[in-house]
Amino acid sequence: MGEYRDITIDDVARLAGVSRATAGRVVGNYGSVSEKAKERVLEAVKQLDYQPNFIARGLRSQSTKTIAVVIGSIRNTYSTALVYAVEKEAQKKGYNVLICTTHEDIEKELKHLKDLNSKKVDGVILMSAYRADGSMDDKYREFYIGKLPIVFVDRNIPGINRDVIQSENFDASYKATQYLLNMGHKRIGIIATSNFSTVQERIKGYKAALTDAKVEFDEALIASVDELSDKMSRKICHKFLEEHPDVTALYILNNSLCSGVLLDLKERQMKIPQDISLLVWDDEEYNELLDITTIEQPITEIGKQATKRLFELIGDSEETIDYECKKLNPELIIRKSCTSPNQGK
Amino acid sequence: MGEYRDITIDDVARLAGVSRATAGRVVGNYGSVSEKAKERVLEAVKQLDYQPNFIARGLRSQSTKTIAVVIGSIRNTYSTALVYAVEKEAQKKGYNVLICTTHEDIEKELKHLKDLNSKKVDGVILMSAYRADGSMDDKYREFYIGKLPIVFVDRNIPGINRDVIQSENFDASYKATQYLLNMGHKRIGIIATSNFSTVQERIKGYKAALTDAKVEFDEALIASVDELSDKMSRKICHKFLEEHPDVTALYILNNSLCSGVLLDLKERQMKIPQDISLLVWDDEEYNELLDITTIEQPITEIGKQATKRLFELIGDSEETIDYECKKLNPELIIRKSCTSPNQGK
DNA sequence: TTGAAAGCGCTAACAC
DNA sequence: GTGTTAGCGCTTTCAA
Repeated sequence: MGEYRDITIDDVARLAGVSRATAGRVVGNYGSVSEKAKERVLEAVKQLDYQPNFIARGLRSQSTKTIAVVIGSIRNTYSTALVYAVEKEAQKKGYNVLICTTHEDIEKELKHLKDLNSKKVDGVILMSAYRADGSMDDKYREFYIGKLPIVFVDRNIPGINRDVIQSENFDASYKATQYLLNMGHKRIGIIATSNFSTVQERIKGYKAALTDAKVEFDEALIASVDELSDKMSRKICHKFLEEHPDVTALYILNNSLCSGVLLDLKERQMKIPQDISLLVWDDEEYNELLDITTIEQPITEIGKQATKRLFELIGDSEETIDYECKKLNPELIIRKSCTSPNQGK
Repeated sequence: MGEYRDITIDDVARLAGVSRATAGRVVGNYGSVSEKAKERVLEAVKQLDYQPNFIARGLRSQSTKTIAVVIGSIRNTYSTALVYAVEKEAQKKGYNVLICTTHEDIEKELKHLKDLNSKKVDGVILMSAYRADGSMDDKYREFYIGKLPIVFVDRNIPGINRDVIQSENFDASYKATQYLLNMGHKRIGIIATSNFSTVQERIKGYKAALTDAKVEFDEALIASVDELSDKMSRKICHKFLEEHPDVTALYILNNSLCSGVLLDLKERQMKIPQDISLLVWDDEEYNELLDITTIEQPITEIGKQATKRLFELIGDSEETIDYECKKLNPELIIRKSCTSPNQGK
């Protein structure tokens, strides 16, 4: 291949017999140029197969036409649907999307944010790894409230006044619990993940429904799984069911935990819903196959709206835009994994 | 927030009382500086909370510390596992990863490649949308053989001499078919996707196994689904089974097609494996739950090796590295979805 | 070891 | 409508 130099706008200008500025105006599609000049530049571009250098452009115009999505993991349907929606919107605007995973580690998240600041992405969609019980150094807060446009998705951080788009977790959880209570369940076990804001809201909704139905709330019926793996959720579920054989329904707050639970139920040959009822957050492909009742979050819509909002923030140079917290309603998809607790007896 | 200017290396240099060059050397960790100067610069960095501007750095050093993954879709476990592996390796090296989806449209792929050239990513992991029967304009070939380091993954393009890391599709398909043949199946239906190189190889393996077992190959037993959706695969499967009721086993070449097939089988109340045997490429979570026998590709390993290879290409400025085509072996995971065809009668 | 100066490729400001 | 010039923030010669 030999020595090689990229074609630059200067080459184009020279060939077209115009100034670099005019060539730039044509290629970058700004300012105004005469038809004739435009034609000649375009011809030169074609002939040289000129590809504009976006880094140089970015350095000058302070925009990289790139946004980032920061998520815990990419290996679950929920995040994947989010990324899908974000990328789709981004593509419409000619933006690319950078993907950053935190493994739900807030330190990694901060490192990413710092990095993204340096890389000068134009904005960030953030599904934060922040946990409600986690202590966050005050000096870190600056990462969340800096100049870089950020839209929070799914989870929020209390005290950080920025845009949030998420599900209406409390209501949906209230209704789901009510659905179970109305069937006659009184001992409803929760399999939860770490203490994200969403999980808190869902547990609040569960509690409220219990209280309103005058069913006693039992702290012990909440099992937490810190690691989102099949192995872990299976183990926790196993232990939980050993300790609480009187539980008649399982309410799983995150689909990543579901297959582990199903594996344990399969092992102990418990049939759904005859032996135990099941209700799960988020919809996976296999939920339909297995007839599992789920709460489906409008994650694609959340991603879409978040990205649109992000572009508003990016476009507007004024810092005066008010932030807002938007809540979209999940849908309870009733299938066949829940029945009244006596049914099986 | 008022007027605002980013802190630059000049600010750091000024505060530290050294030249911009020296400050740069400390921050960028190159060249040599005295301990004393280093300390003072670091102190200044801390005090000003200086964040280096990667675009400026990139413009100068011709490296963005970013690689891209180009895939058909992000909404399936296979691609997701690939992205996971790539991002993991990239993170180790301090690289970020850009994600580009093509929706299996070769035009979009080329557009992405062009874009990535402009964005000056350091390299690309490419799961190409190229179809064996697709005509590709010769002028497009340049995108695949340019200066930009590319490692092909899963699928390859004949005639493009670049690195490829993929599964040993032929062998694995041969063995899987043999497994079915040994059980006594003679009418094995294939549900395939578009004509990617992988699909071709798998069909070749299937044919070879048939031939070796002296079972007649019937072209009509290959159903192709062009769109990777539940709806579509369900529809195609439905039609296929109507037309070929004598089929005793279904061999599905892509997991994205599986749930559609399962949905159709469920509708017609066909039990697996009593009424029909099932063997599927790629492993999904629900395959274990549903006891479906699958061919598991080492996609995480493929992603890992591809990324490592990509970094070799990036690191080496010589253009002399030989390309290679590496094939990793999938594993046949035998569960309970296949049985001999008479079993059910 | 350090500094001065050049320049990566582009766009924005200003003149004409 | 067009060209000239400056400069985005950094790294990389080159000389000292």
